[in-house]
Amino acid sequence: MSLKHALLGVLAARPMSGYELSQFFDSSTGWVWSATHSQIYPLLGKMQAEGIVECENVIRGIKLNRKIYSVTPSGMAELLDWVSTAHPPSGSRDPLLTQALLFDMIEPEVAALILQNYISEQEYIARESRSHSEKLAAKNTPLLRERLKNRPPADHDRIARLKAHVFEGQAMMADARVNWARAELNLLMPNDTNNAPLPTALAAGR
Amino acid sequence: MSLKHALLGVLAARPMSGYELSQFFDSSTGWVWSATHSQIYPLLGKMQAEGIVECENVIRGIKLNRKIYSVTPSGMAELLDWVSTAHPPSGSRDPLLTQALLFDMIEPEVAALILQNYISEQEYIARESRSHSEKLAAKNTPLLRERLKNRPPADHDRIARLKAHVFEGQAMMADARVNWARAELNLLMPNDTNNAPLPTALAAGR
DNA sequence: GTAGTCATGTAAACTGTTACATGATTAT
DNA sequence: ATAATCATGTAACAGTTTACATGACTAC
Repeated sequence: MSLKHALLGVLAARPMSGYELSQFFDSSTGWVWSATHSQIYPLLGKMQAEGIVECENVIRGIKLNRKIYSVTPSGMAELLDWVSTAHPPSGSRDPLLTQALLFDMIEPEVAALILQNYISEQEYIARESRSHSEKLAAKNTPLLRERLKNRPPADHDRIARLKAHVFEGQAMMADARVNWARAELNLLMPNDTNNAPLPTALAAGR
Repeated sequence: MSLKHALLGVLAARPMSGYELSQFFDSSTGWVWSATHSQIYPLLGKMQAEGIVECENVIRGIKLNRKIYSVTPSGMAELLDWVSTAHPPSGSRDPLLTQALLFDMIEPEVAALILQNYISEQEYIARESRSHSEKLAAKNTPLLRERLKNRPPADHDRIARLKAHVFEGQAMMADARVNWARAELNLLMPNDTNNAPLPTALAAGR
């Protein structure tokens, strides 16, 4: 169960409420794992019952109650064990490639619209991921600053570079999808010069 | 629900039993969508109840019964509608990137083993996908040959190129993951020349 | 005969999505 | 006052995995 370990991983940086955790995982930041609050709240309860997190109630204002969760020693052990283990690959499931496998059934113009929409989405993901990667490289995100407080200063650069590289990886995947989709557009509509850059040889010949 | 449409997509090439469909989706071929027989059999029943597939019993040997499913006109309409629609991106969930986000917590040697294992898996996927892509480009797979029987010969080349490009896309994604993982290895163990090729400038200087 | 493949299913457990539900606090 | 955000949950449904279960056919 990856969400459990993703939650532990964030809580290891600092104790947090379910609400705050939801914000990390609600795909806002271009996070590598997404989940909704309706998944997170019950799971935090289960994790508390398992003894891998503990919970402190903090009152805000007059009545509003926040539950601040933190990782227990046993939770830390579980997290380190998960991070140290090679997990078997899960079955691949790519909705767009599945759809593209049937693009020969429909009008190329319709397929082109779907691809252009997809390209926009992936370009957005690439931009967001790269932006977050740069912030991490500059040790300029709130969570990373918290994390580094418990680490020797000599390690800070290396840790920041490693975290940044994960989001660079997310950006690289989005780039790869964009490149594939552009090539697919060219295959679908070889004569439409507006869809994508021409092959260099052809463009040079003009 | 993508599996439903993936099944329709395969059945559109030719009528098939649940068993045969399972073989396509059991991740054997490096298929773009994976599913197990325990998912496929009940779903085929539901699809029949919906009227998007119909079923013919065929006896093999003396008793062994096969249920051969085929797409109904209403199923074909549903499939074309799905293929023609841009679907919203689903939340991203990358177990390895999530794990890599915490690699600074463990020994680099342990992380390196996990990455090397991952690289092997992705290289295997890339090889399989490329091999399947080449077979498709050569119109040399049983299913594609069936599919082309219902299509004008003038379109055969284009259809084959489109199908092949989807698997080339799958290979490109695997390549991107391998490239990322090699770079991650270099970040983790910058002095270990065995993990990955040296940057060209450095290698040339020897 | 016996091992491998063909062929079809069910059941339980787990994971994820969407909708419903409620109330407090803060800024305008 | 009222809208946005803070804060926590539940319920129903949809989708996936793993294990259980059965029996026929084929090649050795």
